Amino acid sequence: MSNTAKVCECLYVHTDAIEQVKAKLPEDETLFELSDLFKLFGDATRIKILYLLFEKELCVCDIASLLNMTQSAISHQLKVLKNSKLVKFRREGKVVFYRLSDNHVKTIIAQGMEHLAE
Amino acid sequence: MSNTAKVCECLYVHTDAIEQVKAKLPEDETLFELSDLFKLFGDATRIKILYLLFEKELCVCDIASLLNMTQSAISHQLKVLKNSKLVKFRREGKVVFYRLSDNHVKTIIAQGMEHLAE
DNA sequence: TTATCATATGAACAGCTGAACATATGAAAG
DNA sequence: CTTTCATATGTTCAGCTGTTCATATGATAA
Repeated sequence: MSNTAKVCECLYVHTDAIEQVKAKLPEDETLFELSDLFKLFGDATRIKILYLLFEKELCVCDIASLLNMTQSAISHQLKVLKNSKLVKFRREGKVVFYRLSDNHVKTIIAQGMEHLAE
Repeated sequence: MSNTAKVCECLYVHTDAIEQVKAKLPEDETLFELSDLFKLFGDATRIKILYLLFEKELCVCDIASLLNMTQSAISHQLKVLKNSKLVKFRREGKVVFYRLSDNHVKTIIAQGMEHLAE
């Protein structure tokens, strides 16, 4: 159907089987959303922040001091996590407390940990 | 214990609670391994490759033609996935067939998809 | 009001990443 | 042997990412 010209002659090309595989591939937009989601977990700082929030809500300064990092660096990362709906926040005077949005975060990280444990 | 000097005075800092949070944070090495794992899923091309392999083993050329990408690009990515033990391969003459190493890949991606579906 | 504290934000920059291109390797066929 | 086909690899480079630094915002206290 597509570029039949300069394509190899592997077993599966141009067979019905390959069409099946193709059909099961989600739409590009979905796959980009998916990779964007995993990209969020693909940074050690963000993973650490999320891990800390497993236990309880924390303010920016707490996180920064726990991770021995700049307040600015943490704030920037929290913005990313906030924009991606992975964390929510609550203002109390000068202090802003962050918490996990839902349990999916825990589940996804747990799944990753399980993979490592083999 | 650590830098008590220039730290904010948020609720949780310097309490027992914060020590608990700290204690539950895995070791740095583990967290780096974890973020490295998720980094693999943080690219649309790699996600697509893995998704294709859900169905059956495929040769490099098949993948390249299915994704409309260069053989070189796919080969480079397969190398990454191979080094990370996410895929295995089998040689048959000139052709090299790749397949998923185990079911964790499926599970992790499925978990991500579930998160999107909300 | 002004000062201070916690957080957010903008700019800059180094380091990483993924694709393109050219080329090399390795196996089978002639 | 040589040729051809499938795959691998090295190099280059543009684009992205995460941190730092400086500064701004926003809330409370004096």
